[in-house]
Amino acid sequence: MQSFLTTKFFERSATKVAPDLLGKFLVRRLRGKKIALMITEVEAYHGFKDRASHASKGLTQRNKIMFGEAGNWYVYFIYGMYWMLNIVTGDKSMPSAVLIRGVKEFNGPGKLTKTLRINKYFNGKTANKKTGLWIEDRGVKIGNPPSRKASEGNFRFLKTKIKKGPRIGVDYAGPVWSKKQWRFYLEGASHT
DNA sequence: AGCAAGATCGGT
DNA sequence: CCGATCTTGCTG
Repeated sequence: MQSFLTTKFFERSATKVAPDLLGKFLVRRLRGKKIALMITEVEAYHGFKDRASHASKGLTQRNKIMFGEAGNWYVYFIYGMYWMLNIVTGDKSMPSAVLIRGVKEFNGPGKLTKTLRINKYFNGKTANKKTGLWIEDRGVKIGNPPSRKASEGNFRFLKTKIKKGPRIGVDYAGPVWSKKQWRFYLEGASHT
């Protein structure tokens, strides 16, 4: 049982979408094969006032995707070497996105895109099967099963916790914004 | 046109 | 901690 995450899932605040992405699967079609990796670490970049976010500079050529449709990929190049993979969230009045930082197999947003061959091609494209890169709910839930009879479904419970902390590499944003607890990760899966 | 900075990473 | 490496956006 698996379901593909559609626009509706992403049309919410980045700070709500971000923790909900933990336990979901990033799926990439590569050379005819599907690679599915469970998301374990994310960060929310929320609104034009967030000084850690590209959107705080106002609309520019690079960040315009953040001002667009939820459920699109926002992919940008950084440090001369790495591609960062984000999914756009919220409605258009609130430019925002969630950075996918880590999956179960390994941590680090730059390693993720390198491994899955994700680059500029995906920027502005919708996360779906046609694009070759999308997100699925495969029935994983975080935490303990509620009770034997309540857990009727095809759910698999991951006995771990969602933790949060400050976002990585955004000291330039100043004390207020760099300290926002907008990084979410599964316990034991932190990059740092 | 020039320049400084950057949502990183791996090696000292 | 430091260098690699290059696009972006700001300044002039």
